Amino acid sequence: MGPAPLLELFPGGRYNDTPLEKPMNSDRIRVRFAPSPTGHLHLGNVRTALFNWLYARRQGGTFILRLEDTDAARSTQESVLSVLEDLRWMGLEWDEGPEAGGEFGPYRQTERYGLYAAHLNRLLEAGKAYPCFCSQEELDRGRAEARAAGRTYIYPGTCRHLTPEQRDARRGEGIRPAVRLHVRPQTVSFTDMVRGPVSIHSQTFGDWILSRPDGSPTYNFAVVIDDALMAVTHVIRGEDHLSNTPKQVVLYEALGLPIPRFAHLSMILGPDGGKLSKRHGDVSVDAFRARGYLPEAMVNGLALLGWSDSEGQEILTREELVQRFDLERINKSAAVFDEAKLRHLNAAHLKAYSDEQVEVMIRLHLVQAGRLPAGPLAPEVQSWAVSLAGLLRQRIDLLTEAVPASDPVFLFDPATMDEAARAGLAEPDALRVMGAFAEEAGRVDLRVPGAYRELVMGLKERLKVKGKALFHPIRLGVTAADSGPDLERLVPILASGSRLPLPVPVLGPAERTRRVLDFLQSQAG
RNA sequence: GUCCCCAUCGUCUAGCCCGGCCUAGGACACCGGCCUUUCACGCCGGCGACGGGGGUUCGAAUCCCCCUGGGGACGCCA
Repeated sequence: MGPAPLLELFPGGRYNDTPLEKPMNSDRIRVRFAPSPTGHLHLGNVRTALFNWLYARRQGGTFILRLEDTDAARSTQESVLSVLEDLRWMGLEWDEGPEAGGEFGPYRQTERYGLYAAHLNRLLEAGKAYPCFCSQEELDRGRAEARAAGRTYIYPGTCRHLTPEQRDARRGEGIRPAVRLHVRPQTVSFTDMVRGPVSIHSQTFGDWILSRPDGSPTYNFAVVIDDALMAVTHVIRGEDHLSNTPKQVVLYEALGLPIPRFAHLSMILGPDGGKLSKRHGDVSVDAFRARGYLPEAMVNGLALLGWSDSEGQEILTREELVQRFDLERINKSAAVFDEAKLRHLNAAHLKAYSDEQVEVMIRLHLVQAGRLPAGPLAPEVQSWAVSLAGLLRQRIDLLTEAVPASDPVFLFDPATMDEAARAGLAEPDALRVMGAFAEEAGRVDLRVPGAYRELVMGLKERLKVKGKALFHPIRLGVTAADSGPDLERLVPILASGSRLPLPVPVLGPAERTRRVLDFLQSQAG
């Protein structure tokens, strides 16, 4: 007996044009990402989303977003929004789904209950599923016994062959039944695109539950109905679903629906070798964004977790990834997430941007640190911020690091000099150099390109001091620190900054050097 | 416990399907050097792996089996 015509199942007419047996565009692939909106997306989830997205883009297919929000207790609208936001931030735009629409909707499971009910009835009528009146207590007892005997619990089939009269009698007692799929003993096989052939005996799961007494579908049931009705051609998901797959395959068969191809991605592990989770710190996408990671670095890093380019290239843009992505090059073994590598990728992607673009990216962090004014910047401040960004960009891996990296510009206090700096000040020509520098710097406009260099060369001539003996005291005077950014870049920024109205006043090079000298004097005195 | 999956440097991986080109390649991290007035960047170099045991073969990281280890799943959760 073939599947019932869809027309009968969906009297609303809404899905009538969804030919399941012969999906339109049968040559175009359709993949989906189906998170349950119970919080922020974490690394494992997004990696799955990313692989689906990459595959769709690579193959010119469709990327569907579907929300598995049937867990009323944990699903919140707030979570839905954060999931959508996280995906968008990562640049994983979906072609069909919430806020995008599509002809295979609705895209939230809670809005699809009618569909599940329709197919459930179909199975019931065909005798492929049956109501089960067993009580929770009964089942629990069975499970406990099985465990004690060291076996996997399998539903014994108590309600499988109840007569219609017996069923009516149970219903008469007010018992609402769950519905189970009638699974015949068989070896279930399918070919996983990353793992190859997988076989498992149906006796390891038995007559599993399709729907609860309250009529709500179980996960495995809803997933199959959704994937089938949405004409999903490739199910790319985490390996934790591998053992669900045989159950689903059996259901597709009972339903007479085409079975999609499966690709199970191996797990992402934490440093301790366990499945990556909150135990390993905040691994939500959101947290990485807050820590200053670029979305393209996340995309790059996640892609490298389980996939590799055939030419061995590791720094890859989103476009390059789309161009090169291939399900066949997915690694079967689990991967430990390594944040150090992600940092490296982040720094690499950061380098590809212009100073202007980097300024936009670090602005927020500098504003939050109170170092730049909020709101639109005056043109002079804006262009100053761009040169600041140019100075910082080579020195940071993460956007948030722009703040500490800008300490040499915004913070200055001779009193906090460390031992190395103090030792430097004790060097023979140090005071003489600083004194001369402070004096000259006060007379010259150091904002002018090359002015600083010229000044230093002049000092070299006049004081007959060169090399480290010359440069080191100047650095100590200008930064009150032993090391820091290149002075030829830093000095003009300090000089300009000192004339700008900034929330944290920036001191000019001359003033700074004078303060160091004053400080030394006060110490001596 | 049962079932399923996996197994190359500390980590991510290439190679494995189609055995010899592998005295196992790359990247991150780490260490050292160079560059540089300092730090960082960059460049160069170093350290460092085929889990164990049996087969098959002239030859095995690559094929087969066992063991061990790790992970996942065993729900009227998703």
